[in-house]
Amino acid sequence: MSGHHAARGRRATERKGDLRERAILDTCEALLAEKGYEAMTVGDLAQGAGITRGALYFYFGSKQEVVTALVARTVEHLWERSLTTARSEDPRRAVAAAMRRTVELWNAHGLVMRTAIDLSLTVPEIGALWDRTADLFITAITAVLERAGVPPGEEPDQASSMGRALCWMIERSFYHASQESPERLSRASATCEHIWLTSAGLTS
Amino acid sequence: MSGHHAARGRRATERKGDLRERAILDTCEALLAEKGYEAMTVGDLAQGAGITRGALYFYFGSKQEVVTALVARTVEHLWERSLTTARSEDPRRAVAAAMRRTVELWNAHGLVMRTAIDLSLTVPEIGALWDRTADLFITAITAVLERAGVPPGEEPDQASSMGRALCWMIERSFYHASQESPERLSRASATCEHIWLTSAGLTS
DNA sequence: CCGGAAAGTCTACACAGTGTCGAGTTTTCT
DNA sequence: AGAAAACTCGACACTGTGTAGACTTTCCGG
Repeated sequence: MSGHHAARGRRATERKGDLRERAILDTCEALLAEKGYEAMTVGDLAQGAGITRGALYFYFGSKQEVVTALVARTVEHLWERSLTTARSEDPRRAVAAAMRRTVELWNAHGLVMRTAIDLSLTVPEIGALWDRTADLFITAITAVLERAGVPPGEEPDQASSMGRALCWMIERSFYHASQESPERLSRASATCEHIWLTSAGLTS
Repeated sequence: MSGHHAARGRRATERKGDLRERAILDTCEALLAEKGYEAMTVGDLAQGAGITRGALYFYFGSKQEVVTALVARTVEHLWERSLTTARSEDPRRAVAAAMRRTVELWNAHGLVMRTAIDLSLTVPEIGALWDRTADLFITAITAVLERAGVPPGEEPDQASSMGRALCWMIERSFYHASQESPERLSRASATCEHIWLTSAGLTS
C-alpha cells in the first residue's frame, strides 16, 4: 500500500523506474517460459532485472503483482487489436477472420495467456482481467451467430449460451494446442471453426 | 521415496494407518472447499486429521502428494462408473445419457475435478491422471459421433478432432458453471448437448 | 505370552522464500 | 543550490517446508 507508482501517471520524460519496470516484466515473461510460475522466485525476478529484491519491492508488492502487470500489459495490447473483427458482412468470412486473428494471438502470446488462465482462480485481479477478455470474445461470437440467423437469447439453442460454450471450446482447445506446437494450433483452429460454422447453421 | 505405504498392499485387517490416510484425504477435500489449495498448509492438513505435521509426513511426502492421492481416489471412482455409457443404440439417447451422467459427476465431485484441472500443469502426476480421464471422455464422444454418421479420422470435420474439441468445450463449460450453482450447471449441460447434437448432424 | 520387527508418532532443527524497515544514494524540479 | 521525490540496498522477522532421530504402539511367529 506504499503509494509509489500508482500516483505516477503518464509522463513526458521517461523515469529510470519505467525502464526498470519494463525490465522486470520482460524478465518475468522469460522466467515464466523457462521455469514456470511456481518455481520463479522474487529473487530470480530481481536478479534478472539487475536489481536486488528490496528494490523490486519498491515497484511491485509481490510476485503476483508482477505477473498481474504482465498479464495486463499483454491483454491490453490484445484488446486494442480485436475490435475490428466484427465488421464483415458474410458470417462465414467473419468466422474465418476471427479464427485467423485468434491463432495469431495465441502464437504470439500463448505463454502469458496460459499463465493468465492458470492463475485466474487464485489471483482475483487476473481473474477479472481474463473474464473481461473472455466476455469480449463471447460477445463477438454471439454477434456472428445472430448475424447467421441463430435467434438471440439465453436458452440452450440460442445465441448467447452457444456463444459462451463455443468460446470455452476455443479457449481450452487453444490452451492445449499452443502448448504443443503452432502446427497443432492451426489444426485445432480448423476444428473449432468447423464446429462454430455448423452450430451457426452454415453447413457447407 | 521412503518406502512406507507403497509396500503395504491390500490387507485383510485394516491398519490404523489406513484410517489416518482416509482422514487426511477427507480433511484435504474439506480444506480445499474451505480455503483453496494455495492457502491450505501441511499443518492445517495434519491438524484436521488429528495428528502432527511430522506424522503426516509418514504418510505423504508433500502437500502435492496428498492432493494427488485425493484426485486419484476421486478419478478412480469415476472411471468405474463411466464405462457403461456407450451402449445405447440411438445416438440421441446416448448423448442425453452421457450428459446426464456428466452433470451428476460434476455435482458430486466438482471441487476435486476443478482442483485437478488447475493443478494438471504444475503437478505432472495429476496431469497424467486428468489426461487419462479426458481421453476416456474424448473416446466416448468420438464413438457417438461416428455412430451418428460423422466420418472417422483426424481431419477438422472428422470425428476424432471434433470429439476432442467438444470434450474441451464440456470440460471448460462445466468447470465454470459448477463453480456457480447446480442450476447453471444444468443449463450449461443443455447448451453443450445442443451443440454436440448439431455437430453430429442430428438437428431436430 | 514374549520379544523383536514393523508401523506409527512426536519434538526439534535446518532451510528457503517472503515481505518489511530504516538508513542511505541518486535524480528531478525550481 | 537545495529540498523533495524517486530509487536502492542490506538486514531482519516470519511462515511454511521437509528431515532426523528418539520414542511408543501394534503385529505376529515361536
